[in-house]
Amino acid sequence: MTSKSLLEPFVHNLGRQYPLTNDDKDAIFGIDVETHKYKSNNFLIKEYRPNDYCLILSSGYACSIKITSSGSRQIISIYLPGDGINLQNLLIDQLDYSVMSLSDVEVMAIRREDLLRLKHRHPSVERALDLQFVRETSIHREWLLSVSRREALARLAHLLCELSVRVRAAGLADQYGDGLPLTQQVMADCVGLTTVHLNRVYRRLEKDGLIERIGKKLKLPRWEELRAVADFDSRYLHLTAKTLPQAA
Amino acid sequence: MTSKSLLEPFVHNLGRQYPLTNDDKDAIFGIDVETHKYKSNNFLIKEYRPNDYCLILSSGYACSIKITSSGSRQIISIYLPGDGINLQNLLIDQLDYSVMSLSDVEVMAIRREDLLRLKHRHPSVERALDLQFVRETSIHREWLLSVSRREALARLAHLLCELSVRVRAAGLADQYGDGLPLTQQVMADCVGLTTVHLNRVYRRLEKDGLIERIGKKLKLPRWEELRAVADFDSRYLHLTAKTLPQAA
DNA sequence: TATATTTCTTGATCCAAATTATCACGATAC
DNA sequence: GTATCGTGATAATTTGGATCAAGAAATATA
Repeated sequence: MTSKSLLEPFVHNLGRQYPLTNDDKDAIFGIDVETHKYKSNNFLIKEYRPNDYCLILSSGYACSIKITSSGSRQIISIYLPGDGINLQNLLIDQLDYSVMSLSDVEVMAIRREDLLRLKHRHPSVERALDLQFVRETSIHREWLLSVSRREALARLAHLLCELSVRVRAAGLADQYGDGLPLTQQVMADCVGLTTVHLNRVYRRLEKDGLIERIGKKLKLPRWEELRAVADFDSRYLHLTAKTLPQAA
Repeated sequence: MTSKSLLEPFVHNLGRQYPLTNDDKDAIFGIDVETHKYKSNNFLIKEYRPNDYCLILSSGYACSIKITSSGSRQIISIYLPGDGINLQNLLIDQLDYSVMSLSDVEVMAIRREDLLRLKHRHPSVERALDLQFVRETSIHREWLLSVSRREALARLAHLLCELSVRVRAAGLADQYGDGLPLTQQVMADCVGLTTVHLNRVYRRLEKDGLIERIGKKLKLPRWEELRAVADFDSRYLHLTAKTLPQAA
């Protein structure tokens, strides 16, 4: 795979956020990148380590995590192919979270200055990156509400709804067609449950016919019911954010 | 109070994030603003309503909230005087959360385009605003970890540590000198507990001598112990974020 | 000063979820 | 072909926190 095609998911992702001209795309494809591969379950970035690179996920899945001093883990974000996984490093030189692969992944590393320059010179790219950043923070808030105030079943259902919408929006697969590599451990760490309890509510959703599992593949055959259980309202994903005037 | 002095807390706040020149300050003071006052416990912004103004909190305290369909409330952020309370509106036209006053407040409303233009022309202002935005998202992540994986006592202690650091960093008071207007209901909605249970852990902290209450005033006489109970590590607040090169 | 309205405190009971432990299964690895 | 490890399933017990109910204290309003 050439580095150009590894940038494809990124360009595709940005293009969905905000229309890109051919000029924009050429600029992105012209950027200086390094490719890295990691096996599943490896650290890509460790918290509070100064870092001058922005990573773009080309293939596979990754997540960011935080850990208490007693070792409890919370997953903060899940990244799909095409997502920038540390856009915060555009603004400050270290992260308050770590990043791990959830599957075998390919990552493009871009120097901060290069990506900043690209943003600066291409307003559409800036706009698209900003929107992605906003979306990530918005998901933080929704997860906070979920973990804090929704019961276990709704929390899991909400996570599945969100991922389904994101995967479809990213054009990655029709309803988890390829299957997300999310173990129950990972899902538990997303929604703040133990694996044992997560397994219980997972099977409950299955028993109630709200989800169907075939291996890793997941189907959501009764979307409206699942949505109701989850108290899911996709507006927080800001998928239809409008064009805003740029500063003069 | 003139509008200039109402902008003082904002300028002071930005100046702490990143050095501002006199030119920067003049530009801020020259900006077009409207002043609004609200009584305690009123909505300043309602979620998903298109909005072209950025609000800067001049005096008093405010918070952002999200609510489940069943009416459970989660506080997402707490704003101190000088904070921008909807910086997200710089990037998109609606919020995924609502904003309420926690006390009587004074607010400066700035048109999005005006603030964008200010950012664009004054890199130090841009830098300071970006840093504040990053800090807010970083607090989201820490709260998510807290609510998800810390027990009630640690959660409350963590909140108190965080607010103490933020208040002191903002130069607002020495150790809550003036007292934050946080009812137990508000604290409970921050950390995802019921008021009943919050009251229990609150008194537990007091009984253990980790906090002292005199009316609304709060003292943290044994910071190191409280910090340990809270598992509090202030790095996530990015108070010492370094200067980064700007894009050419 | 009297009264009304929040806010805070406390107790009793109940439930959701954590903990702990064990078992089953399939995929690599040796 | 057996051992091992990752992953998932199931059950018993314990516990943290919620819910319900009601009284005390503090603040605001008249």
